[in-house]
Amino acid sequence: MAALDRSLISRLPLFRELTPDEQIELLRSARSSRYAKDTAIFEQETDAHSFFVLIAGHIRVVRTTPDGQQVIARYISEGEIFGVAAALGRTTYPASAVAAVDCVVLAWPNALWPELARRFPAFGATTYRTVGNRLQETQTRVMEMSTEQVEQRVAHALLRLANQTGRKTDSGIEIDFPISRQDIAEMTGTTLHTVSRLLSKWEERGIIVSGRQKVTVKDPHRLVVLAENRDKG
Amino acid sequence: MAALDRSLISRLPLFRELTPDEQIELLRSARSSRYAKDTAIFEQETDAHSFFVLIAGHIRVVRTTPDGQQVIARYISEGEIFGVAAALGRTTYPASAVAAVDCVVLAWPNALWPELARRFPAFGATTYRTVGNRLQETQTRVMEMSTEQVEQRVAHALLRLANQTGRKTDSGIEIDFPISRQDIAEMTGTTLHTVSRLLSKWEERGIIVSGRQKVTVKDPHRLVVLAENRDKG
DNA sequence: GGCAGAATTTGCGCTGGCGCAAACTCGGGG
DNA sequence: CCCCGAGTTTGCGCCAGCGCAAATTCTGCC
Repeated sequence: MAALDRSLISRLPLFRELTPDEQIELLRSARSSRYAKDTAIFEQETDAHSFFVLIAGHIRVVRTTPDGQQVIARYISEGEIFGVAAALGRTTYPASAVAAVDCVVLAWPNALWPELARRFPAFGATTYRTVGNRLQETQTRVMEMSTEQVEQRVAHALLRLANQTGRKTDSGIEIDFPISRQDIAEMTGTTLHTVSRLLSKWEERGIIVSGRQKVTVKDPHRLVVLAENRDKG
Repeated sequence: MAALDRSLISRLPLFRELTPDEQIELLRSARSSRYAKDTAIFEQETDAHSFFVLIAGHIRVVRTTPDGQQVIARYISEGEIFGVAAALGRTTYPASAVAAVDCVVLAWPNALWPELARRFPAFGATTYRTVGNRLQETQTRVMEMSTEQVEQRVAHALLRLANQTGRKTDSGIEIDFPISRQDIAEMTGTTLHTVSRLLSKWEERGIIVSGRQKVTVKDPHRLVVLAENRDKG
């Protein structure tokens, strides 16, 4: 197998604090894979063998309840590390990771984590910082689900997606991977019907444009107002 | 100031992997404080100066929304580390910590974290594992809030409290700190009224006994059934 | 180019749980 | 021992949003 090229990771914040030589060394123990759209990188409850960095694409992290309902824990964007649960002491993955589009992924065996974290402290520190951020984001989500109405939650979710993965087009900020009403419902704890009704209403008002598996935010400002207003519009 | 005694921490899992000498050294940089019931150990959004270990008591971690609503992020029990956000790269506390009863707490300046984590790897590793667990717990909570009815959520919350902080008495498992209907509502994303109605119903059925700021679980098994059943009772 | 299946939209009725309000109870401080 | 205030209970009306169902519109594949 040919060695992986340093250019794969040198532009990513996660590796930026490493020297070129360190980057090369880190890559030596990595394996690169492609995943077609809608295939799983790993499955909930299975043995955690590796942790990953997303090189290209978008990944949906999904938790499934015992009775089969799904909840989207988060989306992973290019450059992010994921599947690190085992680095934090778990032996199985707490969720599944599914390619939202065709993806390229680097994988390291979990067994290497302690050694890598020791040898590349900046890499370990960045990872722990990421985990800390995710904990806070998740708690924010709990707060939103406790205190906000569905309309506000969906507005918040769209704004977050637009900020994190939005691509500026001439007609607004487009979420740059396919996302269905059902997906948005699973992110916000509601039903696809309610999401559909909300998006229709917002489209009438010119706040967004949406199509099949596609949403473009035209007027983020008004969406912010919706997200923050405590009373109805 | 007198040196802190090793017996304070030697029984705690967090420090168990350290040698007696290491424990003593770790304590050298710690400061011990008492907090009266209902006083804050730290406040949301303030500069994170320290991280903490709870030696005695119970602590409520609370996040407040911009418009003043409160959500209880979690309860901290004896022996747990808390206020570690800064160790994960944050500069301010993302939540407030309030003593649910009179508490004794050890505090370390955050500036020491990198050094301590390096010098006592087992201590660092345990902490990161704790953070990982909390991330997973929080995601589980998101899942519950997305897919379960209020009754199930409250049942789950009580079971968790009973397991984590329950004290066996002759009449059942008693949650061993004062907890109001309002508190339970803030843990489960509902109102104190609904919690009160549920507890009354459960008390009629002999599943629990409750009083002012007190809940005793008499029949955990039936509570599990309520927590898991997808249809109404 | 047409078709099958997936995604979306929309109508309608119902209900879980909230908001409001009032009464009640308990426990601690004076 | 009594009083005050915090905590709790309970009734009542209402409505946001769900469940169900059916129609409609894409879109990728054959």
